[in-house]
Amino acid sequence: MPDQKDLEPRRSQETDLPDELFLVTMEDDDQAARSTLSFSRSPTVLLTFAANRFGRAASRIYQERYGVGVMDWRMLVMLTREPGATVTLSSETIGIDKAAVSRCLQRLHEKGLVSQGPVHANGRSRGWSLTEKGHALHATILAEALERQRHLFAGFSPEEIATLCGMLTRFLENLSALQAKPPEEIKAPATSQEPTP
Amino acid sequence: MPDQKDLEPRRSQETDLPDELFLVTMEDDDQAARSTLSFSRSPTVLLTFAANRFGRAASRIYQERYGVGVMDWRMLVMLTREPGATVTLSSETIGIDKAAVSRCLQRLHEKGLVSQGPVHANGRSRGWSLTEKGHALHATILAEALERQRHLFAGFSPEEIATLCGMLTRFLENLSALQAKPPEEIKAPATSQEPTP
DNA sequence: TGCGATATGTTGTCTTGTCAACATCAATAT
DNA sequence: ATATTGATGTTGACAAGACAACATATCGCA
Repeated sequence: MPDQKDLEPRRSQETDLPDELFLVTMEDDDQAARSTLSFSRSPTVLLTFAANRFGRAASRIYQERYGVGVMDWRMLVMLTREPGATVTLSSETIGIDKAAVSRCLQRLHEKGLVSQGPVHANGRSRGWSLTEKGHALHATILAEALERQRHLFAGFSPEEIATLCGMLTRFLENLSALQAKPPEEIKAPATSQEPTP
Repeated sequence: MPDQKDLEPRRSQETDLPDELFLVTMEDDDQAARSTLSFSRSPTVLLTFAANRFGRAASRIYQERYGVGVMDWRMLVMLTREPGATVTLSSETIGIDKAAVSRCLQRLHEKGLVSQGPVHANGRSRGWSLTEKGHALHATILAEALERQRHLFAGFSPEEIATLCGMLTRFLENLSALQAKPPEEIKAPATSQEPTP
């Protein structure tokens, strides 16, 4: 669904956006006119803001109603999606430090929500899966999450949802591309750092 | 620009989105087929993921190059936009706890980036402004932020940017509406908890 | 005049995620 | 066969933000 983009021979001038799109100019109390990011026109500002508020609200709700945090919820989704996933796979997929994933799994294990499979061939990693209790909790929270989502996107058409997802996906691709370069031009041939788009 | 939405007598069926839009069904190792959130089609998942990765990358860059965190950067933008802002106004505007704002300002003050104005009429709050050093740092980081933003939205047209911002704004409005209700129907007459959309 | 209510900021404590260091097992090379 | 290397997970220390409790100054009202 994201359009194919030819990688190399694209004139960056052609599609680059003018900075003024994102800026506002304020009259300082002194004489100077200062420019800075517009809150309403900078996607990154809105993105950060929206994710912060959404995550905080979700965290509070899940915590007080089911005793799990957003991290736990993400792992429930992850393990529903990829039963038998390892710490590393989960960490890369949901984009959170493996230490946090490891601790999260221990927490969920103590609660009897996940079960660890046999040690993998490499002798170190092991797959994790949801227990029946875990599946039940997942289903419960999922219903609530969908209900919330329904309200949060009230007034959006399915086409708009698809457009939004497409844009966010493109944004993530650009982010991956940006992070792949700066360190030292190019090093890793094909680091599959992307989540699972 | 977001369309006026009449609050009460709207049939929720009419614009509600089908849950299937956001779901995937996985074949469990057992016999059961479990549904969960699709990573690629759930805007909230993508939103959280994008904001996490973007924020972390930005944090690392700002920290190592200029010795300030994302929180500090947000306050630099805030004070450029609203010179003389108080702790409470900043907290509400950027949607972060006032305690964090208070500590952030102390930090920036120690670094000589902000200066506190006279105590307000209420005897407790005081306006904060950027020093020349603060303005200089803001300008430096702004240039870098714009450069990053240019890469992150490579391939986006100005119309697409506007569409994205509009959707995120609508999402935030829905979020505010959702948080205004659930506690106990309606209690506070007009809590202006909204940032400044 | 004085007492309580309200607003605002600060401080304490907790949770959570990150970074860095470490431990452990298999595979590989010598 | 043994030592080295690489991959993976775990642990510890730290930073950041959230929430709640507290401090303090002004204002309203009796």
